[in-house]
Amino acid sequence: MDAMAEITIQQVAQAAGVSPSTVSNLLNGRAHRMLPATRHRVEKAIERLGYRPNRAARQLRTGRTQTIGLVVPSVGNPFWGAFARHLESAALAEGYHVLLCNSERNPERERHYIDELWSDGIRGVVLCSSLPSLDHVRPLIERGLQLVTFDRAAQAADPESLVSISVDNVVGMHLATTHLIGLGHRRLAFVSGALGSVNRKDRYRGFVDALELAGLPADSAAVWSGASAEWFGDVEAAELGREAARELLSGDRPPTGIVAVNDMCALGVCRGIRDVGLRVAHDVSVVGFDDIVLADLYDPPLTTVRQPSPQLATSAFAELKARVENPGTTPGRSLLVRPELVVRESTAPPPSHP
Amino acid sequence: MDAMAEITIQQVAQAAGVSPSTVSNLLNGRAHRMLPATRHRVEKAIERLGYRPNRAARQLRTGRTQTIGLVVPSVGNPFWGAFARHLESAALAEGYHVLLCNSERNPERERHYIDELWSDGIRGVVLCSSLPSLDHVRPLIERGLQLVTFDRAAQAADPESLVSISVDNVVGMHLATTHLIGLGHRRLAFVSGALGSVNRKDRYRGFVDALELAGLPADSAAVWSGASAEWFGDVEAAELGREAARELLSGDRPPTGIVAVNDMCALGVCRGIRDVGLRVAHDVSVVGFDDIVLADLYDPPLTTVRQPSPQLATSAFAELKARVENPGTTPGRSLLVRPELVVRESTAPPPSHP
DNA sequence: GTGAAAGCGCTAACAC
DNA sequence: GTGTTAGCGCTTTCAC
Repeated sequence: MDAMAEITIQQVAQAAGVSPSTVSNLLNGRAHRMLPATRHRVEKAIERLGYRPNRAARQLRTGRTQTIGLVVPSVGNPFWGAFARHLESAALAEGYHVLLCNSERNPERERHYIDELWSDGIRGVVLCSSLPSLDHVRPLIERGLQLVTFDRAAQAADPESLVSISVDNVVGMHLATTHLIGLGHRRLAFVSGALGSVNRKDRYRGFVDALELAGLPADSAAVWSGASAEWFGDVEAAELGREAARELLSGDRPPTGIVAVNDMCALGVCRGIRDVGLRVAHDVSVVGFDDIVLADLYDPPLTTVRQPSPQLATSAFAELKARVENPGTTPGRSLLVRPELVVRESTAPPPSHP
Repeated sequence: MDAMAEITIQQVAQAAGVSPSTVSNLLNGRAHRMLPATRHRVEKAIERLGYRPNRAARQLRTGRTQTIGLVVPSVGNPFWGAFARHLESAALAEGYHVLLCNSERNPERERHYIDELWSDGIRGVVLCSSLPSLDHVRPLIERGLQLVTFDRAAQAADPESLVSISVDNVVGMHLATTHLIGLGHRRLAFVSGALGSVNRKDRYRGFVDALELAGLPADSAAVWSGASAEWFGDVEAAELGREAARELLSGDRPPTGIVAVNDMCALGVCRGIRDVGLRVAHDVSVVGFDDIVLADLYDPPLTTVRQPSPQLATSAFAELKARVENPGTTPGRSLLVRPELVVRESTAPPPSHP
């Protein structure tokens, strides 16, 4: 069963007794230019032959493609999985396709992806990078690459055409931390992978700000940030949280409240808490970030900061599409959505002193 | 900042003082045909100009593309997210890209995707469909589309060139059910979305087989399979499980053991169990399927049937690549991996009678 | 209202 | 060893 030769626009034209241009006109929304009868003949021929236009040829000719790139840390992390899903749905609705790239938070891999996407003729990508610097993509941006960064607040040194869409990570973590403080916690810990990314730094800042605002000495809080490794995969976040909790809770002055950089990490923390024979909420409170589907399913249901990922994904696609289809017309901008704290049952007042 | 004109192979050739063919030869692993000096000049020119070959042109010319399609129910489900991640990694390692499609278990959407992928010139796709019939893609398979189905055991009526890769769902659920029975459970329930897919049917069969083998009347078991809806999204699985648990446990003769069609569903079931004031394991045991990362993180850690998704994804890609690069050479085949039961803490003997 | 023709950037014979 | 050349399938002026 060998690959058969493809049907071309030529063959359709011939079958319909018209020229290729006429078929092309029909295909490209210029049906009004022809007689209804002609149009009908062509439609029939297309149908009969099962003709599908060759996109490579079209792209070569027009320089346009209906594909965008999506670079996420890892779709293995349910948060990114959900984001990818919603982005792809938004794209599908407008006839776009999405090429998936998992950077695993590896800057080199990210760079490589962007290059490859460019070679593919892709001129729009949603980058969930959160690398502090975008210098590695600047050359391509200057050549016309449209970039929407997600979950990475705009930085002063960013290319000016850049669009940033993100939840306000500082505010989010502020909310989370303040919630814990309000509950009476005084010994807090912040658990994260390496603080190399913009978003992690922002979340950390929200944590520290809240501490200061409450008059708590900054050094009253433990910070556990993934020890040695340069960068951490998003799937390993849970393992990291688990390890962090075990370590923090067996030290002296163990925290009564733990703020985790994201939900996967928080779930790992919860697991670690049980590992050392303690109970979440009852003994130590945990707050996450993202509000993945599993946060609500967990036992106890996780208190967390919600990222409205369907809306965020929809906005990201809309921005990107507008720019790809109409390059150089709108300046860069930044959308910072205020996140919402979802209080569930992983947080409670600290245990009273014995 | 307008899109600049792209650098072409012509310009590189000119800059290096050679012909385009020489550049092309270098690009396509035929460097040995030229003098080291020539080669060096060309490499320099490529570097200096920042030349990236235009893939659309290459694809148009050769008819080949280094992109494969991936159709999953939804990357929002952590199992599919992890699978997608591993497949993409395997692809990347061989210089392939992957186009992501979320079918949401909607047959029409799936059909549409396959058509689009074909138009994109993609000749290999990993289909995680589990629709009983593949008739909707048969025309394309006959034209040369290479298909690897995942998580869908081969069916008699399948196109003969088809490759199927799957865990043995019947055996898997048999293992899970037998485990529950061995623990002493006699009133079991099976919770699933609509049983429309091959994989769900297989899992159900494993459940029933185990029941029969143990001499338990089939009608001693409750089956809860997503009531009305035609098809269920994979993200809604959790919600469905939750609802199922609530309903099953408030009926008369509530089950003491629940077998869920997958982990997301199982996690929902656990949540539902708590909703009605019961405790997982202590009051009702739960087994899942997939072994997503969260299964181990959950409280209690979920007993489940493991799908080795990294290996499965790697095999799927390898099979597909071999066929795409060498079509029509190997006949269809079917790989059925025996899954493993991972006993954790969501299962325990049934509560003794009051 | 319809068609002829040029060419997008690349590869692969085939000359030299 | 290197260059010349002929398209891959499509869109889009520009004639008619």
